[in-house]
Amino acid sequence: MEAQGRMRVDKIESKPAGKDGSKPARGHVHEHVLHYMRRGLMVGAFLPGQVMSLRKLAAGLGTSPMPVREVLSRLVAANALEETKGGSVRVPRLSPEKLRDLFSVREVLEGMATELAARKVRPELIEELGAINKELLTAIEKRDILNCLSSNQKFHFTLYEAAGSAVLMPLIESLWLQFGPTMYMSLLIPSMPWNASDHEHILAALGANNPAAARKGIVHDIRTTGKALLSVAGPNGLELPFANGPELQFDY
Amino acid sequence: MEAQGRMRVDKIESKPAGKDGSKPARGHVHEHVLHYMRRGLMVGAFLPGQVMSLRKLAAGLGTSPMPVREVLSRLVAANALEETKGGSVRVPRLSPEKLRDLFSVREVLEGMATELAARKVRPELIEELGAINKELLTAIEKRDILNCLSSNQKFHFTLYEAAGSAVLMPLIESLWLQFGPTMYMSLLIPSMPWNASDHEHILAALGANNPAAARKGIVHDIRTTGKALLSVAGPNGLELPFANGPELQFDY
DNA sequence: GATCGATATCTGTGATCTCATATTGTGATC
DNA sequence: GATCACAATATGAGATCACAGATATCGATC
Repeated sequence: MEAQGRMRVDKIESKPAGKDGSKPARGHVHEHVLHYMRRGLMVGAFLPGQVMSLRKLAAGLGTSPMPVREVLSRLVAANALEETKGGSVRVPRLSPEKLRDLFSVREVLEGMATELAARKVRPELIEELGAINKELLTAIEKRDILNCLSSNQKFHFTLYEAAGSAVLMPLIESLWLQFGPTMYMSLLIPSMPWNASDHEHILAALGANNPAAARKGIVHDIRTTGKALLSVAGPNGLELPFANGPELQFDY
Repeated sequence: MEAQGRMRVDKIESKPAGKDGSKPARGHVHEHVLHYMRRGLMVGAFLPGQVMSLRKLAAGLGTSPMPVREVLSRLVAANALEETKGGSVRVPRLSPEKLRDLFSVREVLEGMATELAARKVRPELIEELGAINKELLTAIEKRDILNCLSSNQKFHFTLYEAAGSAVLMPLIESLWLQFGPTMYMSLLIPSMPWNASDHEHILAALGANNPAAARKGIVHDIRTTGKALLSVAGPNGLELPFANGPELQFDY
């Protein structure tokens, strides 16, 4: 009865031969896909308005549509993606109102996380944040958009992580996933101001054991970013003349 | 529409049909399952610590495991469920710390939503909230736990909905899904104080066009509920002597 | 009688298949 | 030449299957 169940093995071996060829990892496929998608959203690989095809994504990642379905489902639940009437999912195009909403909530939530973190600050945290900020500064100097985003995110998230709230973190992550794609596009605009002065103030406040000041610093950082994003966002969300390519990218 | 959810026997034959006039509804199965699960979590059909079996749930709902997988996946993403080491999912058992966290964030988020709603309050909203509160009062008088929860939830969510923030709502819903099961269990405890005086204050504040007072009212309401929940929660989360039945319920 | 090991069952995961529908492309008609 | 209709295609949804790991069960041995 299990005689014909054998051909399945051959198919599995022939499948991943598409690219790297070494990823049979059982039970970790959807995890891989999830990381890919999250990073893709944060890093600008997916543009606002872009529709994600289940089969194309799966083919590009060298797996079946199934793990992709699960991941997309989760991202929709986290409001990082939205579903069209046809059931497809796409990267949301943020209206100015929603962008404003998003950043208002960011101020509150991340302000809270910062204050909590500041209350239980330890020297190691300040040290770590200082190192990350150094990376950010060099990335800014080099105009390295990818590392700017990456370092900035790392700074914020290590700070929030120090708050030690298992409730706060997922909510904040959800927010970041929502404005991630738009954030990336905004950095492509030359007029976008980039500096990390707020981060310095936050570090100083942490060192001075002043939670309120740390919160003020984060709120100011967020508000500044929000204003900059809004200034370049059109009525239908951020639109770049060269951002009309709906092609999926798989190499990043 | 729930007429066919009972016939566990007929569900096997339900594949080709759609003639029995119930719900073969294409593309809405997972939606149905989602509503079922959400309501189940809020209404106490699922107990903290209970593990959800994919196949059993699917069988109980008369569908294939597929839609259930998608729904569970989303609920895990919303932190309403957590996954065990084996990949199964279960209703989280909230530790006192997490419960405290949860309610701190509730105060901030729902306080914000309340203030926003109060700023753009219209007479219809006050009227609607008043009617809902009446339902709640009668439910309290009757000691009708189910309607207490339902009316209370309706009160809060119509209020927050009036804030008009597409960002805030999903976050608040996520929080409610997280403490929903624990909330239900807490109401089973006789010493649980139940009154809607805060709601009255909120209504008054809304009528007086006083957003700050409305926020104070909601925060007090949340804080009171949180304290009550914590007072009955053991070190391993809320534990009731009669709540050890891991049996799945499908009829509610 | 208790403990350890082998087996049988149950679990989620990933792949494949079918189908209804949405989308698109093409052609014919006005 | 534009528009509408029809067909070809593509897409997601749901069901089913096959596999691997975890769990529980039962038997044998000490």
